[in-house]
Amino acid sequence: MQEKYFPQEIEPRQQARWAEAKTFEVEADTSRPKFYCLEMLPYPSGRIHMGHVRNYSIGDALSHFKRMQGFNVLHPMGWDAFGMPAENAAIKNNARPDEWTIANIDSMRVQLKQLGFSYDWSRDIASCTPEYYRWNQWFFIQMWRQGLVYRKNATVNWCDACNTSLANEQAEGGFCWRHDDVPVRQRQLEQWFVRVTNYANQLLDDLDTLEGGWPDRVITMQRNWIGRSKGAEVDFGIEGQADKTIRIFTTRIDTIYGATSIVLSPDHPYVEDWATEDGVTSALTSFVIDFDLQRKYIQVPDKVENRPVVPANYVPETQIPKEGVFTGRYAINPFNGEKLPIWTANFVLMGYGTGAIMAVPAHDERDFEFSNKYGLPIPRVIVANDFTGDVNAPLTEAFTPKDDKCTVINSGEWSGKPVPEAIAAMTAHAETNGFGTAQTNFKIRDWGISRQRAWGTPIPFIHCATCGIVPVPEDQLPVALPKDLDFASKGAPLAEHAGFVNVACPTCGQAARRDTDTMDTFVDSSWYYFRYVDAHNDKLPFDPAIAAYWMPVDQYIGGIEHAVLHLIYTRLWTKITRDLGLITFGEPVKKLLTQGMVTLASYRCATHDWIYPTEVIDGKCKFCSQPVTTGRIEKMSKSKKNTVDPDEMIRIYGADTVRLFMLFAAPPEKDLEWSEAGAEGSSRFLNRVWRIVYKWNDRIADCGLQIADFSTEARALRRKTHQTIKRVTTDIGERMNFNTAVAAMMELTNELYAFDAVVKDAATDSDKFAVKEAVEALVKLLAPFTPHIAEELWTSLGRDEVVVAAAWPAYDAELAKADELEIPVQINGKMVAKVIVAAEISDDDLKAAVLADAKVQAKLADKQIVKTIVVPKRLVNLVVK
RNA sequence: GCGAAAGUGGCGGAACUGGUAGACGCGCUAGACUUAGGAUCUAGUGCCGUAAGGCGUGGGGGUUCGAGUCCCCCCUUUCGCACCA
Repeated sequence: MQEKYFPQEIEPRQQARWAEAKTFEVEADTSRPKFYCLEMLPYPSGRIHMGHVRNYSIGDALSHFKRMQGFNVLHPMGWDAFGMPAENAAIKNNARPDEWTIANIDSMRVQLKQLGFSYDWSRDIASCTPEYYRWNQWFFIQMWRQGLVYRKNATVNWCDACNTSLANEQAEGGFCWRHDDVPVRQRQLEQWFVRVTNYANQLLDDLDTLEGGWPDRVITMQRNWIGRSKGAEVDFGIEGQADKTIRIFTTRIDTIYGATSIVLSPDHPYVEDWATEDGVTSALTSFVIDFDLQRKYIQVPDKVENRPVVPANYVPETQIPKEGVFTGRYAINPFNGEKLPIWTANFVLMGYGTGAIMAVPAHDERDFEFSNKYGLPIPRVIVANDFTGDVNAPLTEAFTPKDDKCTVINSGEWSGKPVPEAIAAMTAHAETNGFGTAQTNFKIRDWGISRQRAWGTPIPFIHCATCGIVPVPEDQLPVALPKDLDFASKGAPLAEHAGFVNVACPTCGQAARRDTDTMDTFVDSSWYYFRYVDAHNDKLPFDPAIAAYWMPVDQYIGGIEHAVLHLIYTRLWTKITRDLGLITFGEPVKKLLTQGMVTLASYRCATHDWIYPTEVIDGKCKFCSQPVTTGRIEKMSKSKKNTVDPDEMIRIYGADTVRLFMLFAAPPEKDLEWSEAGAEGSSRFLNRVWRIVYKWNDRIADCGLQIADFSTEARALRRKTHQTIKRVTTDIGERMNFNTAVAAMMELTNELYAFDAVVKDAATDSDKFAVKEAVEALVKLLAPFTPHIAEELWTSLGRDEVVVAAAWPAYDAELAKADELEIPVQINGKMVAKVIVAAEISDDDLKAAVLADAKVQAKLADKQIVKTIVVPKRLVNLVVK
């Protein structure tokens, strides 16, 4: 063992040792308990960033811990390798996206290996390889056979920056998920869809089973995104048109007697018909035309240097003032025969429910606002109970019933019924009389997965004039991407590649065309964790028997940004895979950890814009000595010039230090601010561990006997050792609080130094034993966090095997127990003294010891004890007057 | 606007079931060893105060023998959702 800790020399050597011994390569083994630890796979952008390092340091610590506890641990890594940046690079640098991507993967793999993560690299997968994406195609065809994918002409979200359509999840809030400054616009396109709505109920209901294992935040976001609402559809007659009805959707059929108008979406087919009927001069017609114009105006961004930008006067759709116009027609309320004006208004969405609503201004804020603006009939209260105003007087605001205990009034034969009962009875009434039906609606839509891009999985279908849409026969999979696509072309490169497009129909043999869309890249990440369990299978995406052993994932770790995107798709894909008969469970992930961001303080100089924290000296810019704006904490990003390169940190401090700091500086789910001084602290700790082991190494080498006669200090050290094992075990295993686990190991190290200072050169055999026990435990406890130094120290302690495969230390509860306790004494809840007593003291003896204490006696001088509260072994509180 | 989470030293953060607030680390102060040290070791470090003592977990109230922790009101920050009938 050398005197100085030199991570740059140790780390590559230990990494080579693990690789040679295939320490982290695993096989399914039903005789052993398994643990599947999964971290979100990276997009191969070219460089690992600190966010990755944090994500993978957490997963790696947990994997090591479980492995040392005896689990058969599957810990894989791969590459989410299809997507836009590769195509952009291809266009810009005239490169090939496959070469660009593979080169990036190769350099990022080197970076991950330098960090020493315990991946089973034999299972490395990249989604852009035909060996992987052929199974996307296979799944797609199976799903088509089950009726789970279909084609339709639909209004889809379109991003002008990506030049492709997007799924609803990728266009949340009206902006592209990749370009938060690019509003999506709507286009009509023929597209492939996955029938998510078939699974909407399951996706929602199964969230209950995830509670406890998944963060509440994620569960809530998914619930809101799926957005189930139960209600009824009701047909309103149209005056003078006996053959037509208007179907509305409502969740509050109990308020139907309060309806004062019917409002249709401007996109509703009736509105279009009536607008045409009425002719160009009518108010309705011009409203509809204006509505279309307005929509086009708001949603088509300007372009600057070919990049779309938001116009300064852009108004998000949700903030447009409510506007409407009377259509000149009247509807008939089927419950009471009442005549209601039919309006059309910009706030009614054609895409949700039936595109038509009944307006109940008395009980709906939005309806109230709209009715008030246009002087529609005076609202009437029809749900009451906790309503305190006069039910006959005009309302000044909508009254939203607080709970289901309210009663319906002013509603004919239904009056007097509690709301839930009224809803059931009135829905049934509508059903029996043929003018309505119970209906559940969801916000979640079918997943549009066609992309008009070339760097993705080709959709394995052929369009034949005679046979229609024909799947590519499975023995001809994969449908491979051509290598010679022209990415510089303005259109879709796949559609322009004659060799790819022109094909004989598999059914009739006539000339036909391949589908030229590719799949959304979220398909790749929807099932990659299944592929890891059997990464080289060329008969199926995976062997069901092997998946039955490894799956589901025990712990998944990744960023919160995937709460409704990736994490809904994986749940959906698992349910589909189950229904295809490959597996028997419906949820892929038992426990989910959403780790916080890595942030860094940003500084801004008036002349030099964003500057790195290291370029700030005493609050002034290094280049011009002007004072900088106070640092804000922001997510690391290149544009803010506040990134930290992991490679550089590894070069300076070593991988172990970087990993340790990532785990020590904050609990995993919170944001973590990178700090160079903090990293130095972690480095200092590892140096301290190294030095104390070095100092005792020779002395404890030949110490094998357990000695009975321990000094007070040696007993204290042993106690600390066993307490630390206990704490680290629960901190990792039960709480996933790596930061406090590290703190505990630091305390043990401090205790070793204190012991060393007392014993100096005069160590007895029992002292050596206590130190050996402490050092061996410390090295093992360190292994999940800083495996390289742990290995090196383990070897120096005379061990041949790798420490990362050694058994996790056990603690002795007896030895961990304190033999003396310091008990705080309170008088009326205020701390006045501390007494030191034997650990096994009885409550009565403790009380006596407290009363005998001089300080306590002084405080009690002229007071009377009214009550004594003894919390066994923790505290005594005397209530006096 | 609606919903959720969080506010603890100069800083990152501990305090797990209502029971010694500030573990551990950074920073800072003093000392030791050193030719020197941005190395290392030792001691100190919530605030006010020479001290005794007092005050302290965003602010205000409450429950309790006892509140960072539970309840109510307010403030601030962050994050989701924002016409879903």
